[in-house]
Amino acid sequence: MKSIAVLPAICCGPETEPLTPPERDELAARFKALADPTRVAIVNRLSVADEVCVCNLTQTFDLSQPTISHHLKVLRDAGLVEASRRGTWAYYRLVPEAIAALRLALGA
Amino acid sequence: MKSIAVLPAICCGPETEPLTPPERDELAARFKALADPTRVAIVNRLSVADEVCVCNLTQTFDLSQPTISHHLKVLRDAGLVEASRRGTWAYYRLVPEAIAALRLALGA
DNA sequence: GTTATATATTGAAGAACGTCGATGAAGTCA
DNA sequence: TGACTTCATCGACGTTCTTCAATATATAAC
Repeated sequence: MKSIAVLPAICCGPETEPLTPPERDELAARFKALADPTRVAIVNRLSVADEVCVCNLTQTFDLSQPTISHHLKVLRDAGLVEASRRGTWAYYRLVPEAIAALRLALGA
Repeated sequence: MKSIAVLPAICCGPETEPLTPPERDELAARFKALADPTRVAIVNRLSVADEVCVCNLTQTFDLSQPTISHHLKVLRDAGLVEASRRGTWAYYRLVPEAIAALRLALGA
């Protein structure tokens, strides 16, 4: 669940190979993780800092703590972010390779 | 509905500006258009040819014609593809600027 | 151990999504 | 005109998603 494979490109140009069904599913799953405004904002917030505490996120967004935790799990399951606990707090950070892989899928 | 603005980056690096709520919504909406395996496959198929007839898509995918039409509308509303009718047939093609904008949002 | 704080998980309600069959709209051809 | 083809739209059904309150788990401090 932590391996970040390079995803095949879905665009652009005649040299692109047709995607296999598993590749479609994986790409769609990762895009789906970004298909929510709150999760886009979380990723954006993680991108401006090395690490962000969950306590920071729950204060920033006008959503309940379980909801934030849920969105973080979605992003974690998609491999876009990873977490580490230090004491009572949990810190989340971006997985740059995962973002880069998505970017690659959208073209060189 | 056809203006393809350059989207702000959601990642990566400390120089990135925080997204405004409208920007989050627009980015999430565009990613949502790619959050389905069939639509990923359609985009992939459009990327290997200048234009693709709808009749071609309905033959390629094991889905009903209304379902394909629905997915094309989702991609159209997101600005990722555009259509033109010639006679009885409708031809779809990618909007490269829209794809590029999404790629830009994921980093340089 | 107890009490307090920080996250995660569970369960439920309402909204959104993917899919299809049926129908509608627009073009082609005889 | 009328029959036929291509594509879009509508209405419905089951599934998935977002959200919250309630609860559980884990760590810290006393």
